[in-house]
Amino acid sequence: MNRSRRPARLTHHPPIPVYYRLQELVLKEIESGKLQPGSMIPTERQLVESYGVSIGTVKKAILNLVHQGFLYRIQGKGTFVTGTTLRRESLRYYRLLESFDGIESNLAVKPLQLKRVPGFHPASRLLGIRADQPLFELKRIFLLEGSPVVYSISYLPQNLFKRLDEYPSDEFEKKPLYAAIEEKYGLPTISNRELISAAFPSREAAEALGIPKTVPVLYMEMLAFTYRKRPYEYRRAYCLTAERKVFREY
Amino acid sequence: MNRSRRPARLTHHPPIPVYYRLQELVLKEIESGKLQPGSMIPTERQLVESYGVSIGTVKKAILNLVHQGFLYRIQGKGTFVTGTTLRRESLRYYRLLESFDGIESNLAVKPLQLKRVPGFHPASRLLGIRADQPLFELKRIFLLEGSPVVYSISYLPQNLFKRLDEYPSDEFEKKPLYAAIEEKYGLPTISNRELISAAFPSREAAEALGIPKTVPVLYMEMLAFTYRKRPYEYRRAYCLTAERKVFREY
DNA sequence: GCTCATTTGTTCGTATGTATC
DNA sequence: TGATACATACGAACAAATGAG
Repeated sequence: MNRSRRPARLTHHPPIPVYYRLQELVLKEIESGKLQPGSMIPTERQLVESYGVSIGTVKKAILNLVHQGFLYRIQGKGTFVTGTTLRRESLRYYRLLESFDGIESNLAVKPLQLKRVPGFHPASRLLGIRADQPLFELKRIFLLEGSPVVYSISYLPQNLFKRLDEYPSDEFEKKPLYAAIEEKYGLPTISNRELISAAFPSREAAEALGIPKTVPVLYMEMLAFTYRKRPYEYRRAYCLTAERKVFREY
Repeated sequence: MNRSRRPARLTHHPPIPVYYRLQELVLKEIESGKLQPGSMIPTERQLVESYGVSIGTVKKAILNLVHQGFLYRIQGKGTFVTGTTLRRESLRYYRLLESFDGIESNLAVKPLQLKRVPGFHPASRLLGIRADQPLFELKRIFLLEGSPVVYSISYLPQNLFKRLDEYPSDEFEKKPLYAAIEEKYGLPTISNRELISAAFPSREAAEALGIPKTVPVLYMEMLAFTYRKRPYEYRRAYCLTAERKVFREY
């Protein structure tokens, strides 16, 4: 009677479909970090045997997660956990164009300073942490053909990003922040929100951008989310839009 | 099963899967307007019989179009063509919030003027029409609690929107432009692009918004697309962001 | 360059459940 | 209640891509 020895069996319990329960189960493995971005998940056959469901049901569960962007499949190889990279285009913060049919410019990043700061309003509340929890503050400049176009200040919860300040700072130049965070902490960026306004730059921003305080800039507040809409970064950025404008696509 | 006798409709022609061909076929019916937004498409059974494919293949084709947002299904009723409305949240141009956790404000629309104008650069090129084709120009003001916050100028190709100027102008107050266009011309909005910058308002915009020319505003250029990424509207808008900021979500 | 085991992709079809009107 | 339409679950058979040997 190997029936008693069978692992977590997905029995037929009407209201919630079997494929949906399997789907959520795999999703939890991803979110909890047991399945890291880029790693391969069990094959269809293995899932069929582990959970005692049919191949069709396994396919449906997996394909749903593929459609939702959590997994991708390669015929002949297997099924893998999606990292942020596959959604990159829609998640890039600064996409600068001269016009709709102009070409997109590549920005260079220069980290200025990374330090620990106390929590403050509204960052702590937006990040969903207590106001007495400390934060990392990361200041950066984004350069377009050598001249500064974006000045950005990011706040990250210290409890999520332990020892972030021991991270070699030139790594922040080589890759986007979200890529570094995904690699080091296994937190892919799933979605983000922005509040955009036109304003004059703060003194600090004007200095960093090398412009007078009388030039209007885009002031962008941003919140980045990982799995389950958990916020992990709050950012404030000042963007110079004299030559190129910020491009957004839906 | 008896595989020697094939009902030759969508025959087995390897490189392109059958479900994909069926999917494209239905999509073309939608795009050409033969299937209007909101109308019901043939049932699974009818598709099975019309095209001589299995129910599983039909399901796959239809579900793909559902995932892509072109169709929606109601169990027991049928499968229907999606209008713009179902994607509304992500396609709303002006979403104004005080802060990330503030509540979204509702804007009132006031049409100012609708007239025919000659084509011009860059509108004609962006709309994919010849420069000598005339355009409709629609100027509107968006009000927040009675005071103007957005001044917007839209350009629409006259060949796509015949007799738009005979449309009762108070209809533009009752519903968003895209809703009126979908209803009258059967063109749902599928995606859009924006270029955002910070600037001082033009004289015209400053007057319409009732602000001095020294107040920075968001200058937003927008292109709206219908099926197959066909552009149908080019818009320029000036948005006052003193109190509330433009909200974007990805 | 070829073969083979593995893995996903496609197509077929049946049976039954559930929602709608 | 019955007829209709979509949803779930099952699974077989074969095709196509991958990577190792």
